[in-house]
Amino acid sequence: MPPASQATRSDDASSRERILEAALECFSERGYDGATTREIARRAGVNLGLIKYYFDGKERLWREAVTRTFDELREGLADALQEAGAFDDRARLRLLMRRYVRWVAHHPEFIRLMHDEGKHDSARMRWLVDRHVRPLFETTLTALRSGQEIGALPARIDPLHFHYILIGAVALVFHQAPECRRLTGREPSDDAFIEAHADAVTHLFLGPPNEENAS
Amino acid sequence: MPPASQATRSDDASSRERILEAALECFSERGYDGATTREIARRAGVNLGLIKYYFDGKERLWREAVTRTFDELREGLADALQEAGAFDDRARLRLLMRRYVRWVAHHPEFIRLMHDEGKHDSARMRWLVDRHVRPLFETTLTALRSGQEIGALPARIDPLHFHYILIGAVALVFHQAPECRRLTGREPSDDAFIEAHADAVTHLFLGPPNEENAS
DNA sequence: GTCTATATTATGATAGAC
DNA sequence: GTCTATCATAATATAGAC
Repeated sequence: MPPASQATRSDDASSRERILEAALECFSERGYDGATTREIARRAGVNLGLIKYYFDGKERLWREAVTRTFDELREGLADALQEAGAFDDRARLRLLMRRYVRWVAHHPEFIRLMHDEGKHDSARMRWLVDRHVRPLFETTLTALRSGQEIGALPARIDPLHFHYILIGAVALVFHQAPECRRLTGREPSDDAFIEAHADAVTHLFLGPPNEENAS
Repeated sequence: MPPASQATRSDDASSRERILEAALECFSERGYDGATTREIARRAGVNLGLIKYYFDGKERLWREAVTRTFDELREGLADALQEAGAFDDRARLRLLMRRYVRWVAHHPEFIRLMHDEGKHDSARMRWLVDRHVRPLFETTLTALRSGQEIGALPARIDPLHFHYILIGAVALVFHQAPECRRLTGREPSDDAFIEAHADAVTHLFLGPPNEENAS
């Protein structure tokens, strides 16, 4: 018999994990101000006091949840880079872009977190940019410059503008999924929708799919 | 002498106007939940009680502020349409797109309001979509289809995806202006920046600027 | 119309039992 | 580790004086 009365509950995931998941949900749905620690605790199925026990308070909980999502993005990016090889031709760039669309479509919380924080100046925004966004931004710039060098992307466009144009083009419809549902009746999380969006984005940025040999 | 003691204050704009302007600022900066009626009253330089007097409460104030911004967008759109003529050739489409970039750049609050509400289901979101977004959406679809018919835009792309791609591409950098400042040191509200963004967007969607005669 | 003052509720935080 | 109970604060809403 294992040591009795080890704790009251634990379910499958630990309480700490469950709080982090619930926090990510709430923060992305309602924004930092709109999210409440009570609702986070309720969704996690744990007591309010545990947030202080594990994370000290709302702010630190937010940071941990954000760090966790960026960890997932980096994992996804590493997978995609491994599959695509390098940025050395148009077909690989196309595949990379498609994988990026898929990742965003499956992680709308990530985009919502970013959009919520990026729109006003705050200590949280500065922490987010310095700690997590800048390294990824450098990676995107590198990829875009490579695309320009091999002639797959328009050379005249400043990579900075390109970066925001690309992210906006890829992410908005998934960020605004509830609006899109109401507006059009279409379901942005459907696989067919996601692939159609990837088709549209790659077509626009890299040309029609059978131009893989263009100069 | 005019009738004395007409009221306590009025300044230049009426209190009602000042509240509306302050509300738009606060709602777009912090989101509906994050904005407080106290801060709105403070910025408007009026008493908190006047919000109930003029607008009944936070929700109705939000609706009035939103309606006012959409009125401005419709005015801006009407101006642009008048200047551009119709969607009958690539050059006019290009001009229209450039004017749209400029309008968004000068009204980031509009985009922030939309992005804040579109990301989760709520009575406010449904009201916003049904009342204001759908009519504009139909206009965009018409413009995009026209562009496709005259061969200025890729024919294979579903206009629904095109719509979100275009708006995302145009708006994100202005929505995330504080993030962009921190990340790159560039100032998205500068005219040079705005024009560079318009160049990038029109180039990407309509091709290089001197292709006005392509089929 | 505009203000002061207050009622009511919800939130983040915390103390302390088990 | 997890819970109950409570505090302090801040927000919306509202009553009523001028």
